Amino acid sequence: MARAYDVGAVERKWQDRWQAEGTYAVDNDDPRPRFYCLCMYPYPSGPAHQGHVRNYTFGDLVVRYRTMNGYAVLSPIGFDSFGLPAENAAIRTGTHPRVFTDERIAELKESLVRLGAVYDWRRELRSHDPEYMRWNQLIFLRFLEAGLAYRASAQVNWCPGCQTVLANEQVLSDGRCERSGDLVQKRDLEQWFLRITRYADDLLEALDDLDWPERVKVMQRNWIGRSEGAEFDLAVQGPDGRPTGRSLRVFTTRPDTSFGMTYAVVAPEHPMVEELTTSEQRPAVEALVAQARATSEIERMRAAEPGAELAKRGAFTGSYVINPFNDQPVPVYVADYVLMGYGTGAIMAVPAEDERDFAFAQAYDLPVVRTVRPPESFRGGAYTGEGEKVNSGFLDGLDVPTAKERAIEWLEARGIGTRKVNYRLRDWLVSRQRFWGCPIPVVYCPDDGIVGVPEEELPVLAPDDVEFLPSGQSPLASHEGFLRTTCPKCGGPARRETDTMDTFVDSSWYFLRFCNPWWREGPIDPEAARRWMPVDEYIGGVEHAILHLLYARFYQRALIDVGLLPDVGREPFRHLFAQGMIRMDGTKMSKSKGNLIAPSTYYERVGADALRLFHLFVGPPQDDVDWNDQADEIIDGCGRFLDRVWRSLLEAPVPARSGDPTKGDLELRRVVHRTIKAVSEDIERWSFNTAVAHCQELSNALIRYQRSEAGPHREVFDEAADALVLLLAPMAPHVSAEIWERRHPGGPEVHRQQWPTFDPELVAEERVTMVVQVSGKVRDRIEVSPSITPADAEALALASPRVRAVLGDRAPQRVVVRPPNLVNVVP
RNA sequence: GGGGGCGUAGCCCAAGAGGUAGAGGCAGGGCGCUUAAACCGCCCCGAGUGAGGGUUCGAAUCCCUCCGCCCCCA
Repeated sequence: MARAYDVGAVERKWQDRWQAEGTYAVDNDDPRPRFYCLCMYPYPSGPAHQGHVRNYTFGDLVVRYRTMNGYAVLSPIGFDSFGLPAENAAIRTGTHPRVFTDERIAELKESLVRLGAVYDWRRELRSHDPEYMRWNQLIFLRFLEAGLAYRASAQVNWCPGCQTVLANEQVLSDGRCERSGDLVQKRDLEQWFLRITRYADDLLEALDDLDWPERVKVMQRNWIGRSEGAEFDLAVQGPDGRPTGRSLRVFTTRPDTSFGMTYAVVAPEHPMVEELTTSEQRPAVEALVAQARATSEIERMRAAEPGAELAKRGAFTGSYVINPFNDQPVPVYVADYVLMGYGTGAIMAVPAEDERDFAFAQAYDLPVVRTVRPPESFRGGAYTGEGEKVNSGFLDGLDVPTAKERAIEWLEARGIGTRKVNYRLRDWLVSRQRFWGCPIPVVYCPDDGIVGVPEEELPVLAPDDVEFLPSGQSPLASHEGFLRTTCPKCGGPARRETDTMDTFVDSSWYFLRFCNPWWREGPIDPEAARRWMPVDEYIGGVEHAILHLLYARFYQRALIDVGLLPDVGREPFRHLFAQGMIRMDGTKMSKSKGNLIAPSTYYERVGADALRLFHLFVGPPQDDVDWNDQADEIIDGCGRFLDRVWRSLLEAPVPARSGDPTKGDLELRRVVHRTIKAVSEDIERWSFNTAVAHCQELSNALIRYQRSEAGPHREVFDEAADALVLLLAPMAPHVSAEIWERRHPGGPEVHRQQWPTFDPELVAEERVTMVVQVSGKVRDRIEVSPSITPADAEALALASPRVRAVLGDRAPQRVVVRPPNLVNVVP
């Protein structure tokens, strides 16, 4: 594409200058008011992709805009540089993950610089930097001391291909590993956990006051999944029909339905399975337990869908328990739709009011007793709605919420049970059986047990002389030199922990380290944190709506509570912006799908400014972008727009008319000031697409003005030209900087200018079109003053010949007057 | 199945708080420039807002039902 200027040269020139002059480096003692703008810690997978470009274009716009508005803007960046791809590459090619990772970082950095995104590069962080690891590990040790980190046996998702534990979200809905595609298995392993559940209520309640997109807050609420109910004991009945003295504790969110319990269910992993199972039932129960072990949790949950095949998913134990509400015995089943990790791992089953229970009852021919009267029109199995209680003894006639309360009070009064709040959220499993991660800094001593590595010995670093084998097993587990150590307490021989931390740990506090990445006394400089936190604008993909953002919120709280962070507020991110995805042919654009369109293509073709403008212009930032066949043409269009700006401001002949301004001059000035107002407001409310459109409108007006009969007035033209360049400066920084420099040689560059302000008098319209409707149909348009009174507007409307013609001899029954825009006459 | 979001010209999108459906762009067409083409410039062409109903003087906007697509949770 032929261009009006040498795009490559101009962009390189300014990128070099911003880099060399450290234009966007900001010191902690900067006297200007603070503003912390952060894009999510990127995983360095090589050169930036369009998702990155979109993210960093938005971030860079905010940084430059806030800077021009007089703020000291903290704009740091770093790299989430631990993770599986580097290790997989090591297995494939023998390259050390560090070498591989540093190469990918160099590529990503290069393409961010090429985009024109500006950062305080002095603050750059990398997860795999030993200095960052030191503090990462120290935080872990403090959490360990505080009981926030603990080790426990857990049934985990195990990917046989990756030879590691997966988090639930890394398991696809078909029970396969999101990375390798292998079928995920379940295993019992000793694992490290962080006690995020301690903060479940805090994390949930604080969402209400957070200035975040509602959809993200909804996702977090659902993820935490608070439910109120009751926990109570069911007495186990012996074979002789008498109580054995043992009891089964169940959790339910619907204690009001207790009279409808027709059976009970324990999870296959429940510790009482053994003692509940009678000898005749043993083979069936054991088969079921074995089957459940081989099935992923995800699949087990899917089996709870209505209509799913449940016939082979349960087994009768042979035992009975007594329903305390009506003293009736009900059979106890083992079924895999009950999960050990939720509630008590045992439930009372009420098929009439629970869909999963109903489906199971159908399959096993168990009775159904309604305790809520469904509406007349209700056709179906389980009824989960509101209604009058029936068949429920002392609860009969009550509504559901009241009955729920009474049932809990009844249980508590008899000491059988208690009110219980339950969460879907589980503790955060942070162990990973991988090499390329931050080692968990503990040793195992035969005498002293789990002992934290002394702080002065941190960081614990993985050895370099390791071999990466296709087995996928972490090389740490077989590295004698790493494994063998001495106990810090007794000095005896001890074994090092070989698990490394989930990479979500690294990204849970990096924004705090950015405040002062040079700080040597601890992970976080308290003064710097007070200075910069919270992050004012956090920008990233909606795909991190749940985990990363929840973990970061947890870390902020936990760090405050263990004293590593002063109380700078328990929420790390004041405002969150979740950008939409880039999709192609209806699917997400991603490396794994092989449908990436490399930004470098566009850097060469039209330049970074045009590509940035495209991302800003193509649609609302929070919406998904459909990268269809037209994307290239729109990007070219963005380049053409910048060309027009260049030509009109630098190349068009400008005769120096001066003296009194004409009507046309005033008209242009009105457009200029209206545009300044509009663009400023658009940026404030994240409406970048309309901000670009408004700039184009100004440019069009300016070009028409230049070509007008009277020709441009020197000062009027300059005002318009400068305004246009200033408004474009955060969006298309290179060309704006170049045009500004050429128009103002020797002066400070455009990004050091003040953001333009508008004159309210020029923004006000002098004439507006008033629409006159009859019964809502437009019948006339009249030019009026914006300050027209209602009475005048009405009189003018009723005097309109067209209105009179439509009205005929009908008298207006009602006249709705909304000056100065509209009058509606209703006959 | 539950929750959230989105459907406006051929396409991407505007219409901050119910009040003239069109700001901007892409594509298309015509003219000019040119030996010719590209580039560039000027001009033109455009939907009645997914469907149906409701509230209202007035609905793209609020409410209900349905259809389609996307996201989250099952």
